Amino acid sequence: MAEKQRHSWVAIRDSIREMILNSTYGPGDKLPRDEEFAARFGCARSTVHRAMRDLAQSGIVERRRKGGTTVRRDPVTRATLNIPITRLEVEQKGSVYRYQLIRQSMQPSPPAIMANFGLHEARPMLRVEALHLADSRPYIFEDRWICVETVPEIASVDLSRESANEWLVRNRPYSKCDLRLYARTGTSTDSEILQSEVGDALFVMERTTWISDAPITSLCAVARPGYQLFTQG
Amino acid sequence: MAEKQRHSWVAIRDSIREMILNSTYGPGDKLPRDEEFAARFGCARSTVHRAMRDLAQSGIVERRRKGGTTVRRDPVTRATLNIPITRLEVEQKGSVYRYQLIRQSMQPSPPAIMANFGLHEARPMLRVEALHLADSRPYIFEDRWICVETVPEIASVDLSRESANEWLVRNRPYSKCDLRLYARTGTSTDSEILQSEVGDALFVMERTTWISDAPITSLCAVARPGYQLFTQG
DNA sequence: TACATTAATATGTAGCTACATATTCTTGTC
DNA sequence: GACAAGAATATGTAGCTACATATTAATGTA
Repeated sequence: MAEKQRHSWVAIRDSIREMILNSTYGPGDKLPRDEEFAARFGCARSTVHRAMRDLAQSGIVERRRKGGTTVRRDPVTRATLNIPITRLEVEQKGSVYRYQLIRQSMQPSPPAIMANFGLHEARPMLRVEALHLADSRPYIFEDRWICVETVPEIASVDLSRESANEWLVRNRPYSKCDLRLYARTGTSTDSEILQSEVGDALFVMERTTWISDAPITSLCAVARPGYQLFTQG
Repeated sequence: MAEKQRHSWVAIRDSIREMILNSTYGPGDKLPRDEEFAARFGCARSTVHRAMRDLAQSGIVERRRKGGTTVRRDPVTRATLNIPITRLEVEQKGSVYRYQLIRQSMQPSPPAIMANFGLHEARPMLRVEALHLADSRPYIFEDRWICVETVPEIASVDLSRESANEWLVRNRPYSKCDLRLYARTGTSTDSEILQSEVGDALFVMERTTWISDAPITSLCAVARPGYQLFTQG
């Protein structure tokens, strides 16, 4: 049945996904080669490839050279989080953003930060504690460690004017980013800085970034009570 | 200088990103056309296109047909969260998984759920409250609403044996997924179900899925104290 | 049998052409 | 000047070929 239309990679992707969903190919099964699919659908291999890449990225299948394509045994839900610069997040909500440097000092990386980076030896780092405010009320407190070997320029940045968050995002790309999210009970220290109550449930985001294996920054951001993180925009 | 090598799309992408980072092109600036870049790099337009798609996806640039490519004014950090089936998450930690159906009933969708789906009228839904356990200790409690119009087969599934989580992931693809994460202070109800203390900080994940505008399920999952969500795997 | 070398193979990438599609810009008409 | 119709243009997609790369399978030798 030489069909003429419907050769878009989106359609092909949906067809293949449909087959996986109705158990034509079950979890762990090996899918036909791209070429085989191309022949079946009457399209080019590149189109199948495009579809497959999308399926692989969304976590439905796994691809390995020579190994072929297999249906993932453990389907995952993949969600993309958009983490904007805090200033923009605040401004987008119509609030006035303000930033306040609390403390900054040079310190060798403590074990917890070394663990985040996967380092075996301590390195000199710049520790920056700062507060982001929305309408003069505390919004997010961040405790950040910056590797001065990877980012020497940070020494010449006036962090009382510009937040490390913003400077790094604007000036340092990263090739890898690890994220950890959890809830924590607020301590008295938190309540002082965030003007929250002791015992409040606080949302914590830990973020560590590298540029091709070289550590850039690792930070722990604690949000004020009521903070929510969304997917999309 | 007709360079021969270095035409991989990754290299092209890095070159362009580098230019954006060293302010050759600043935030809001329009980049040259793909073809122009291709001529400059001495590669094919398709290679530039590939590089650009990657930059667009990672949130560095924005592309619009005819409008061209512009450097995003507000760089974002994009992180992909892998949310596995709860059973697999538990088993991967080496714990024994158990699942317990607490309650299930047909109810019209309440306002909060309608809001999640963006519905204007109530629809008949199956509400399922269930508990996931790790080593016989509460792990995640989920309060789930399933749209029976979109997923009629759910009526014939024995939800005391198989979790709705697992059945849906395995049987119902979704085309859109909204996610909301936040921290909440544990109530007495939570402490009963999760065996936590009243006042504990609890991590909450709200997830809503659709298949091309048709609502599938919306759920609120509350994790036991100490739970963490990671990127990657 | 053990192990290194080689062949086979499925996916990945680079390059090309041609056409599709969505905007923006231009032009024409009132 | 306002607005609609049409031309121009940058990105998006489909198809093709050729080659690269990773990994498994086969083969040969001690």
